[in-house]
Amino acid sequence: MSDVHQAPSQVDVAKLAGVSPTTVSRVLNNRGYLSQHTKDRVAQAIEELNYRPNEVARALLGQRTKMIGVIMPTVALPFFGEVVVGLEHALERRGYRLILCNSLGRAEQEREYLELLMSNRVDGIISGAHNDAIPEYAEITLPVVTIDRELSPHIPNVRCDNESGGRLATELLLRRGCRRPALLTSTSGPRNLREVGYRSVLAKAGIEPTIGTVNFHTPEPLRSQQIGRWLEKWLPSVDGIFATDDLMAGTVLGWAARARIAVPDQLRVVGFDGTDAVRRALPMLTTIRQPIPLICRSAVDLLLDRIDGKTQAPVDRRPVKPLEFPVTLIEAETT
Amino acid sequence: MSDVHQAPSQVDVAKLAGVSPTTVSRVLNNRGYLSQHTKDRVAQAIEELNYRPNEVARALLGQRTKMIGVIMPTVALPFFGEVVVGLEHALERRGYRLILCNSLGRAEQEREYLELLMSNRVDGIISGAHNDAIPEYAEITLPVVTIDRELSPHIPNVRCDNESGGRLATELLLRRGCRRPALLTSTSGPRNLREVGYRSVLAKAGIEPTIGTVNFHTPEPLRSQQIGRWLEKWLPSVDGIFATDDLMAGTVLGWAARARIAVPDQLRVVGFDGTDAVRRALPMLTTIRQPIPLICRSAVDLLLDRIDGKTQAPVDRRPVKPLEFPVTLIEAETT
DNA sequence: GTGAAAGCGCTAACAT
DNA sequence: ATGTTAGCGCTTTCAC
Repeated sequence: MSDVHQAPSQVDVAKLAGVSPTTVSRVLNNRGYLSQHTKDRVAQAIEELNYRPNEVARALLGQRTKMIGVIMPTVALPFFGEVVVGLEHALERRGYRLILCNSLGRAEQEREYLELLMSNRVDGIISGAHNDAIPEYAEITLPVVTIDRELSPHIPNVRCDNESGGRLATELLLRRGCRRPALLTSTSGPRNLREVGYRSVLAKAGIEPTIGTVNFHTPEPLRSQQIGRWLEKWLPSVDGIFATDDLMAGTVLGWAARARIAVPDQLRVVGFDGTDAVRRALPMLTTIRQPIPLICRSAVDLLLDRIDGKTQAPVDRRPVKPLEFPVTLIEAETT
Repeated sequence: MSDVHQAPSQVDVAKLAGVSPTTVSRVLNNRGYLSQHTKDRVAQAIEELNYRPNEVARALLGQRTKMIGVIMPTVALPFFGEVVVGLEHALERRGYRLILCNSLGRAEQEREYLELLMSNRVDGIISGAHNDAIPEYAEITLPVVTIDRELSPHIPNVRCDNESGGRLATELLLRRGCRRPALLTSTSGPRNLREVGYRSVLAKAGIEPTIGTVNFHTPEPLRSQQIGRWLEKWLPSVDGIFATDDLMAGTVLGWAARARIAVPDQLRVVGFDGTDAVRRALPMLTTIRQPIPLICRSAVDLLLDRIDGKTQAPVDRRPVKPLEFPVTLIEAETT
C-alpha cells in the first residue's frame, strides 16, 4: 500500500497552495481575475508536485478529446508513412493528437477501428485506407476527411491531381521515344485516375494501352513473381513502364537488372509518389511527386475547421468536390 | 437547440430499457446476476440507440486509458514505419491504442511530447527516438520501453543484435573479395554496435577501418552530396561499403550507377534493416534484416506486463539487460 | 436480481 | 478576487 504513485490532482495542488480547486483551474486556464500572489503560490505548488492537468478529465467535461483517428493501410509503406508524419505535424500545431490505425487492407479490421475510435470519442477521423464499401462510414456522425481515395461524395477528399500525374508520366515516356508504354498498377478501372491520364495520352497518340495489375495487398514474393511474369510476357514489345507507385517501379528495375535489360536504353521506367525515403533509396528513378505536405495540411485544416465550427452543422450532407493538388515530375536516369 | 447530435449515454439506454444505469453497466461488463429478460431489453436498447460506452469516462474512473504513447524519429522512414505497424498490431491484440509522436530529431519536440503523453495519461511509452540526453525520461514514473536505442540502463531496451549484424555484413564483404571495406553510418563511436561488429572483423583480418558519417537527420540534397564526396575521396581504394541502413546503401548504388562504377564488380554494397518496403524498391540490395515483428511483439509484451502488474512496482529501479534478437543476412546481387 | 449514491479530475455557473 | 456546487459518463460500493 502506502505510496502507490498516484499522479497529483488539482485538489492536491489546491491544498498545498491553500486555495480552492477552482482557483487552481483558473490559474491553469488564465480565466477571471487572480491576484499575483495567488498565481504565484499556485504556480509554485504545481511546480513542487510536478502537477499536470488530467486531459482525460478535461475531455470528459469538455466533450472533446483533441484526438484525431487516422486510418491508413500501413505506415510501413513510405507514402503512407510520410502522410502520417505530415498529418501528425499539422495536427500537433493545432493542439491535436493522433491515434494511428493501420488497417492492413482488412475491411473487418477497419470496421473495428471505426468502432474503437468512436468509443474513444475522437473528435474526427482522417482515412486513407484502401477498402471500399465500408458502409459504416456513411453512418458516422463524426467529421471525416479522406486522403487519396474517395469514400463517398459527401465526405471531403484531398488528393493529388492523379490524372495529370498519369498524363505527365505517359507523355514523358512518349517524349523519350517509347513506342509502347505499359501501365503497371494496383486496381484498373475508371476510378483509377492515374490510369485515366495514361489512357487519355495514349488515345491521343493512337497507341493501344497495355495494363498490368497487382493487387495492392499482395505479399512478397508473390508480388515480384506476378510483376516478373507480366514483364516477361510483354517485353520487348513494351518499351516503357509507368508504375503507379515507386515500389512497383523499383521491382521493375530490379527485374530488368537481373534480366540484363538496359535501363533506359531498352526499357524506360517512371514511378509515382516521390517520397523522400524512396528518392534516397532509388535516386535514379524518374517519378511523379505528390505534394504530401500540402495534402496533409489541407486535410487537417478541412477537418479541424469542421470540428471547431461543428455546433450548427454536425454533418454536412451536401456533396463536396475533391480537393486536388498539383504533382511534380522529377526526372532522373531511368527515362 | 433541438437535435445537436449528442452521443447517447448509459442513462439514455437505461431509460429506454426501463432499468437503472447500473444495470446497463452490468450488462455491458457481464458482472453480477442478471435476468435474461433484462439482458435482452438492455441489449435491444443499446442496439436501438447505437450506443457505445464512452471510453473517456471509463478511463477517468478506471485510471487507465489503454493508450500507449509511441515516440519515433519519423514513420516516413520505412524502418520506423514498419516498427510502428508492428507495435500497433501487437498493442491492438491486447486491447491498447497507440498515440503516435514523430520527434523528427528535435529534442525539444520530444520533451513536449513526453509532457503531452503524461497529460493524456497514457498507460506507458515506447520510445525509439534518436535524441540522447533527454533527462526527462529519468523522471518519468510511467512504464517505458525503448526500441533500438538505449536510453538508460534502467529502461528496458529491445533491439536486434547489431554487433552480429555488423560482423555478418563485414564478413560477407571480405568473403566476396573486398580488400578494403568501408563503413558508412550515422554516428560513429563505441555505442554504435554495428560499427563495433565491423571493426572487430577488420581487426581480425588486419585491415584498416575506413569510416564515413552522415548525421541521421541531414536533409536532402546535402545528404547525397556528403555521401558522394566521401565516395569520391575513397574510391577506388575502398572496394566495399557496409552502409548501416538501406537508404544510405541505395544512395551509394545511385552514385555508383551515375559514376559508371560497376556493382558488384568494382564496388560491393551491403545495407542494414531489410524492411519490406526497401526490399521491394531495391530487390538487388544485399542487406542485414532486423526481425522487426519480433522486436515489436517483445517490446509490447514487456511494456504491457509491466503495466498490468504495476500495483506493487511502479518503477523498477534495477538495471535491465537489453533484449537482443538475431538478424538475418539477405544476399542479393550487390555483393 | 436490481437500484441509489458516491466519486474519478476537472471546469462552468453561481455565489459572495 | 476567490470559494461552493454541480455534473461530464461511467463503475463500484452498499442496500434492498
